Amino acid sequence: MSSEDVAQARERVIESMEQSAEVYGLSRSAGRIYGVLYFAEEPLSIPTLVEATGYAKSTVSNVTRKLSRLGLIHRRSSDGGGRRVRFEAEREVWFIIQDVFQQYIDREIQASLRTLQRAEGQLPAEGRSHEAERIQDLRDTYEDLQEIVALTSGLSVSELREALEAYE
Amino acid sequence: MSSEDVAQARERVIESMEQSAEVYGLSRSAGRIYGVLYFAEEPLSIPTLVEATGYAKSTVSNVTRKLSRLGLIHRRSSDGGGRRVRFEAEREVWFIIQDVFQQYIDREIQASLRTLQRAEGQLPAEGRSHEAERIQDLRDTYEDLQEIVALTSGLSVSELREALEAYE
DNA sequence: TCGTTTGTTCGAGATGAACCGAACAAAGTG
DNA sequence: CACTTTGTTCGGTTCATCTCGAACAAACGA
Repeated sequence: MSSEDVAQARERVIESMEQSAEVYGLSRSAGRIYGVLYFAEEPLSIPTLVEATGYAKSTVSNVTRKLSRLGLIHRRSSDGGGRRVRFEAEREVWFIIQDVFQQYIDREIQASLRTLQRAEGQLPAEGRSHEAERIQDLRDTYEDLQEIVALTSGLSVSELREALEAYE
Repeated sequence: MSSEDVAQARERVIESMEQSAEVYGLSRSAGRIYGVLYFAEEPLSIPTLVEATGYAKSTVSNVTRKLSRLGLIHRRSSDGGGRRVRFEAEREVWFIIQDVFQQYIDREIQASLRTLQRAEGQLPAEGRSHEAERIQDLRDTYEDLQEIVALTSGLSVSELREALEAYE
């Protein structure tokens, strides 16, 4: 039966997404729910997801909210006129990665930069201690990183690849 | 006292590293131990780190091993002739990020690609199901990602910034 | 050789996250 | 107005991780 093959292939990919979710700091349930939505042909409601994944209703509710906030899935409310909330996967994986970068890494970079600048302001100006040099090294790198994130945030995956290949 | 200011600034930066460590999937102790080593003027032994951080010897032992494996710090054994193991921080933060990419993200990409290729091989050739298209979309993106990681792995942070700024 | 220092490994306690089931609120349907 | 369906929130359980202290192994020094 080829439909069984299709189902098995689909299941394997979803299992791989469960694994990937852990690497990206998400739960396994988040990976599975995203996977089911990724292959779905239409937006799915929470009861449908409960049946498709086997997770409890509360788990699906919490995970879908988290995934929505991160931009991995989208709420399609007031679709068929019902009050049912339906979810659709963002299938452009590159967008997801960019968003995660924006929301995790960039926030982290900015918080670190703030701390570093405050620390530098506290240091005596003349002494030029080796701590001051170390802190300035950190700040330089983080500013480069911030700039790189900003530069890549507007590029598609093929544009980024092109930019890197052109530089040789 | 300006030396107190220096110590306080150093402490703030180390606290920021504790925070960052959590974002990168490491423990707070890992952030602090790396921070102490980052500001140290010479490689430090485990007892010294115990005194400087307040963590137990076993914790320092486990964390230094993990940080060494990840490439964030380096073992400097047989340095002064003694059998003391001494650790030195890798201060090029960009190297660290590249290593993390190499060891975490790239491995993850390759594992996913393997799964996707196996899943594609299992699908019936004629049917051209919508699952097949979805899986192929995923594979295309992951191959682009793999290529991007490969292209950036040899570049310094300023080269990467230059490459992106040149593409406009 | 015996004691000391250094580093690793083991088991235990504490902390936090994931997940579940139940209770609850809101809105549609008879 | 009941009744059902949907979605959120809350408390509890389970499980992994962090950290500690103690026991142990290896090597150095007196």
